[in-house]
Amino acid sequence: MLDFAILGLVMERARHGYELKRALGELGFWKVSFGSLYPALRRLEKRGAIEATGGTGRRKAYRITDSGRDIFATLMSTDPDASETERAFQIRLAFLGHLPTDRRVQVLEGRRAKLSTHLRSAREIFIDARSNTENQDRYRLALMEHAMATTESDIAWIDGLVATERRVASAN
Amino acid sequence: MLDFAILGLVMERARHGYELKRALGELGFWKVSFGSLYPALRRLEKRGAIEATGGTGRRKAYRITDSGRDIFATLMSTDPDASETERAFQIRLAFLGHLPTDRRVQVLEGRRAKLSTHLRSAREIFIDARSNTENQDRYRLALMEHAMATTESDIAWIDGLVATERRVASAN
DNA sequence: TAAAGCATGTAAGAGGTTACATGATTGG
DNA sequence: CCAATCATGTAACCTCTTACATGCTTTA
Repeated sequence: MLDFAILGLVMERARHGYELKRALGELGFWKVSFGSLYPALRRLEKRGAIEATGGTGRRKAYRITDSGRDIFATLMSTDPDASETERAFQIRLAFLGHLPTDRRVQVLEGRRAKLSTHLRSAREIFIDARSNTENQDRYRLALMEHAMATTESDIAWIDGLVATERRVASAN
Repeated sequence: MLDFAILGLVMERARHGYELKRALGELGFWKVSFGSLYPALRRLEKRGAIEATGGTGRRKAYRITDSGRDIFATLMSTDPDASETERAFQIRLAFLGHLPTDRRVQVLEGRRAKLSTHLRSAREIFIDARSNTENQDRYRLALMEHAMATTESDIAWIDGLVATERRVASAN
């Protein structure tokens, strides 16, 4: 997960640890700690995915290697497993520009399908809960309703992204 | 976190592990695994927060103790630290009914304040990113915009909950 | 009587965090 | 020159998941 995000950022240009931390934070969904960042960098270096270039002064800037580019491409288009986190999709989306245009819609549609499935089961559980006298806690019902509304909004947003994608594709 | 959720469920009535797993899943935000659930139950038992009552057959139903009730109350009204997860708030909200009515609005307002702060900083980062030529990746901008829209919707939702809360309170 | 689902548990490990330690560089 | 921020790193630990092991109970 973290490795994936690091590779995505280092794809663009060489960066050092501290800078990566800031950049990850600015993507808005992750304030990674140094305690995971630096070990991750050494892990990636050992695997040959990135290599240190002499940075300015104390800084150790890392650049991506050809092998790293391969690893990144695989992570990017591997069909994410069932336990794919919210975050995993966000990372994919943040770096979607690195994927060939014809593959992008696939990633978006995959996410959409997952959200739809989730929404259906949430609706079932909600209807069950509402009709079950024991479960009629108003806070819990509100929580479920809000979760469903959020998921619906996420789906609509993805539909928008897909539409844009197709529009851009047909304009070329 | 898990301990907190378990206590909340066991507050209502005695439950055994398998049942807790199902109930947590039905709250909609957590599909906990047995590998964390059962150790958590033994941990809580050791601390004296819950105790096993002879369940049917193989089942080991746990009920809350007085000490467990104290621990739960503390967790419920302790001002959540900075790294409070989404999930921590969801748990608090799911069990908000266990909190005295006059404390409930505090929890909601606390969450609202956190979301507001987060939104402000997200907006700053977004404006920065948009004006920075290097960062104008359209997927990343879309991600940020959607995150902001979601946060705004969360805030509006909380406002609704607070309004309901005050209405209910003044009706008594 | 076999399959599906109920039920409890352990071991290994993934993937993070916090706290600590250290020191260079920059700005007021 | 002092404080803030930049910069890298380690050690201990926390929380949870996956995979495995075991066996009961219900139902077709």
